Amino acid sequence: MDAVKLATWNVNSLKVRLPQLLEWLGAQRPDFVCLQETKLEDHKFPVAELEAAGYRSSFAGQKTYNGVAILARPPLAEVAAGIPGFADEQKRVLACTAGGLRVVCLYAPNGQAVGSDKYEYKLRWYEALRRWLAEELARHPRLAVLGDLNVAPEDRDVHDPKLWEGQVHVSEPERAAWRALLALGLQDGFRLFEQPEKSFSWWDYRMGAFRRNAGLRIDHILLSGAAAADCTACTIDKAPRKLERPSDHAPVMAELR
DNA sequence: ATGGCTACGATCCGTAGA
Repeated sequence: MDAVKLATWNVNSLKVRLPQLLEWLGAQRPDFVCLQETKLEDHKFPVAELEAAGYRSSFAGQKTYNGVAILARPPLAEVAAGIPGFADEQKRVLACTAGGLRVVCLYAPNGQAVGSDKYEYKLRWYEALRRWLAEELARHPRLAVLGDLNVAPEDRDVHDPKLWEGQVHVSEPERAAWRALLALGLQDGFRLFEQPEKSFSWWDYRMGAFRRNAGLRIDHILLSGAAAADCTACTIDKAPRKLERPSDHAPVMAELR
């Protein structure tokens, strides 16, 4: 099979970011793109604009919050939204099969604050995710899980571990939930390769965080063993974060041979 | 430094993100 380029990008409103996305698709020409925080109801999804750019779309959206989508050059099959058996109004999960690859797009709950209701929801969501991904792995040996997982797995994924210690995104239960995904046999695509120190995928809009590189690595590409064996690169593209009116997240990309 | 951005849907402020 030809090389396949995968990407994930939390666009923080597809309506606002569509021009940047189209520009970026033209420059990077990925084969699959998982989007998060589209914040668009399905009838407002820009199907025609993306089709003109060469992409088929599948999406599960809602007004104001959340919303996920998968863009793909090859035809999409077996499209499914949500985690089976986990009732959830929030549109955070979408899966499809295309080009010989099973692709899962995730927007994990933020968690707000350790101990809050939203934090408990985040941990329950992760437990349901783990159960489901175990089944997906059994069904699809060539599996890629991409998205905004809202967990910085290790201290090196945090600009200031001391400042963040115990906080949401780095708390031990969240990191344990991340490790439980790895224990299924998924691998952190980014760590398959040597990477620059202080590599992050999200920077707060406030306090000049991007300029100071005060970020977190919370957007991830997880690969099954078969997919990881074929992975030749995994990088974070900081260029879109430098644009005017950017998303607070940068895209993460991987290449499979 | 508990935020001093940004997007949204509601009105000129509250909620949420991370």
